[in-house]
Amino acid sequence: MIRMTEPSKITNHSVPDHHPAAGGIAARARASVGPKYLTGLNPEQREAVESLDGPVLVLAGAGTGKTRVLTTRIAHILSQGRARPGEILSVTFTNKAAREMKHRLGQMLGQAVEGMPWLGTFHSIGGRILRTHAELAQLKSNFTVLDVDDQVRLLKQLLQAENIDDKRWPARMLAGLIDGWKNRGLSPTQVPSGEAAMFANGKGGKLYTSYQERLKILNAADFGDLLLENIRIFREHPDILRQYQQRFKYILVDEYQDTNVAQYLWLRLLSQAPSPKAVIPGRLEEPNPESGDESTARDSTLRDSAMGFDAAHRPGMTEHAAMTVGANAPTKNICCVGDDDQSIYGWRGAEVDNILRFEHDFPGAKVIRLERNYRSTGHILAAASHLIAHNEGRLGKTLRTEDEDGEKVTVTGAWDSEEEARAIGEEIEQIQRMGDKLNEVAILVRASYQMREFEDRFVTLGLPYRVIGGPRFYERAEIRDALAYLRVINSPADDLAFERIVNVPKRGLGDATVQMLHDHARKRRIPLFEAARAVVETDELKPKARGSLREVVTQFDRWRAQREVTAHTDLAQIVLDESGYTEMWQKDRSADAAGRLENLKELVRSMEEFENLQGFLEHIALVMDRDGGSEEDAVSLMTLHSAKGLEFDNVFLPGWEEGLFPSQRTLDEQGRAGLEEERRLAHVGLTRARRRAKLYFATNRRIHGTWSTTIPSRFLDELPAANVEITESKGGSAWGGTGGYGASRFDDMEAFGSSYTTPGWQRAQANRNRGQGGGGGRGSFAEEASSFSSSPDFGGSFGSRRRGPMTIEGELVAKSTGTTSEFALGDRVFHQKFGYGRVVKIDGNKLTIAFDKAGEKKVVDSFVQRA
DNA sequence: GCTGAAATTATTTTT
DNA sequence: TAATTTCAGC
Repeated sequence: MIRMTEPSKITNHSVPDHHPAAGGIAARARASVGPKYLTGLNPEQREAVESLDGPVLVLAGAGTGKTRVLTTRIAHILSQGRARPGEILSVTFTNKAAREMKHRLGQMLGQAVEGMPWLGTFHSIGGRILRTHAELAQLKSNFTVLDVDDQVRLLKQLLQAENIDDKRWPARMLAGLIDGWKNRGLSPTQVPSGEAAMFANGKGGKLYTSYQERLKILNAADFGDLLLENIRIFREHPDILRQYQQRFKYILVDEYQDTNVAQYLWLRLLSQAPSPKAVIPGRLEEPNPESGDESTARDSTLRDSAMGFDAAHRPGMTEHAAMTVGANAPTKNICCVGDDDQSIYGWRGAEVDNILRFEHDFPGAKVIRLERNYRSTGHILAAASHLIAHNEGRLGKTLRTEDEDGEKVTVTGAWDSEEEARAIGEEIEQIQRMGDKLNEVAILVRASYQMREFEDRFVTLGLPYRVIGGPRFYERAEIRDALAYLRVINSPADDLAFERIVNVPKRGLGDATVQMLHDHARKRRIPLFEAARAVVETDELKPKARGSLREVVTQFDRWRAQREVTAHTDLAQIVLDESGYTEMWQKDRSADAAGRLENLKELVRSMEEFENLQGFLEHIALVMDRDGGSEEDAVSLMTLHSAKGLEFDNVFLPGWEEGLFPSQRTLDEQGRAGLEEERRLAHVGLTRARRRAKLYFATNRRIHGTWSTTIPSRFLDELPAANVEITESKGGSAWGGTGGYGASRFDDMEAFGSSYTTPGWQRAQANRNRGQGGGGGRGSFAEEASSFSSSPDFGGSFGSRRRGPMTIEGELVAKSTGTTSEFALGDRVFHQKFGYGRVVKIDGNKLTIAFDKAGEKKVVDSFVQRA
């Protein structure tokens, strides 16, 4: 912990000393010179940093220096003596973003920033506040944070108890509904009755209520509760709210466009000046004199009811509560940074509306636009801007750059997804030959199933890649199992954890036993663990199960005793070993078993950072994210969603086809709003690129196993012709040789509003007819494509204009070095990704291996080792 | 209680 | 298609 009692000491600014109270004047006086940290900011950034009073919205487009503004602003507040580190609330969405801010702040201030206790994610800060006041939410301060899986299992039990068919009404769906309600700040009593009735013939609301009750009994909270319970506590206990309002002199919010209603309410409560001024209950906002706009009516209703302004009529809610939250309390210094054009989490409850309505919600707000982009070249930026301009619901920004135009954005059509992957693979090799690092190459897909094709291709080529995103570290089964053991040790009442591991590894304690324990536990109102302890003393169980269960109980008792005398990391190791859990994975011969054991080690290692088991368990659910990737030079493969906030020199964007991108499902479910969100996703994708953005679409794609012909994405038609170059995929087979596309593709774009008249659609029609002749059964497109492209004649007549002699059939491309492989036919081998297999064919350094689990694959020999 | 075979169902996923 | 999940039979 650093002490920052003397703010001026921690800064580099050129004016020696100042009195905190004179900060405003001093700042103005210094404007021409300025502290060192301000130099290098452009005028808008600087304004965003220096506008300390009142609400500020910084609209920061992609690549405009958003994080820099946020961190510099904090440094500025500190150096001006406006607030001490503990008086600044700074919230992000991800741990990664929080870490990044801490890191950069540390650099700027020249030391570690443990002194910023309130810099963190919404959930970690909400969790922290909730632990402080846990008893007000009928919890103990050591409550468990449940993850989605625990949630669903709990709900499943509730559904069973209610005799609801969980086929017809899946627990997942209910979890989604409850999550949605919580995102909107709705407690069980506040859910609109219509919505509550939708699930299980009217039982939805009741289930939500009993779910909450169960959580309290289990001493657990889900992610939504971390904020929702905060809001409730703030509302019911104005004194507590006031305490926080007084503490937080400045509030900063990152990625404001991604906030949901609950987060908005939470921020709004905290951002009001701590005045106990009473207002008329029943109104969130005082009638706004100059705005009689109807558009806000709907939202006000939503917000009012979410806020609980009907609360005064309900039992248990004091009038006080309703009043302090109220309306026109002067707003404090809140600064929200975001970009409405990068709002891509609407489906998760994010309300773009929050950012669109900022000026309305925070009267007198200053809005600052950051439009100077320091990332991408002219063509890329123009393409992205033009595309996003098709959206209607936006605040409007025009990104500009002083960079050169650079290369045009390319659009390439491929016959099918396999060819798409092949073409991209080759372009990447080309980029590599030109000297670029693979670390500067990313492939961004709309849906994760698109990744497979690339992985297969890269494995064949021997091109190093890494998948970013996917299941998070703490979501992996082995980690959660291990955590469940520790949870049961830490709190014997954690039924969910107990249930998870009673029979992992297998101990012969199946459903019947667990069911029995449940009955027993419910009858006596005791936790499952205690029920188990009691049951082994009876002869209700068969001897075998009884013995196993007794062993489990004894083991846990022993571990709990050991806890007093053993370091928590050692204890964890002991538990994993003695329970047979480690052994279970050691015996497992599947490919990822080794990785799982490695993860378990990593888990134990990571416990060292915490003082004790309790502290570890409290933070693990909130803090633990994916392990930091290796430093190797490798292509990054990820979804568009997980690419937000990243940048690369070269960005490949495959799969720009109607149905896939924009996603049909989003269109069906969200209509125009969905389309706009998809378009924002496209915008995010394009703006990840610094030097090169390359778009692809395939004419044929296999969806759920069956081939279908697709048409190019409407987003392609929305790109400005001047900044885009149409190229042909190697082999040119996408067009079946009609060859008819070139510069004219976008010529008359403006003339046609409908996608049915675009060149893209017309071409697709032509292709479709052709495809039918080929007899479009299963797999036929791929076969057709490869048979075409393996014909030398074909290559000759439609050959690539951009590339040298046609290389056919990717597999053959790898020059057989002549050196014989060190492997022989029939060798048993191991591959990192595919596991164990047998060599069935050797072609130079390329091996064809029949994997036990993954089937037959072609692999470069250096990627496998003898088993 | 466990195992393999049939049935089911397919986005995106910050915490 | 393929991965997951449920179910019937041992």
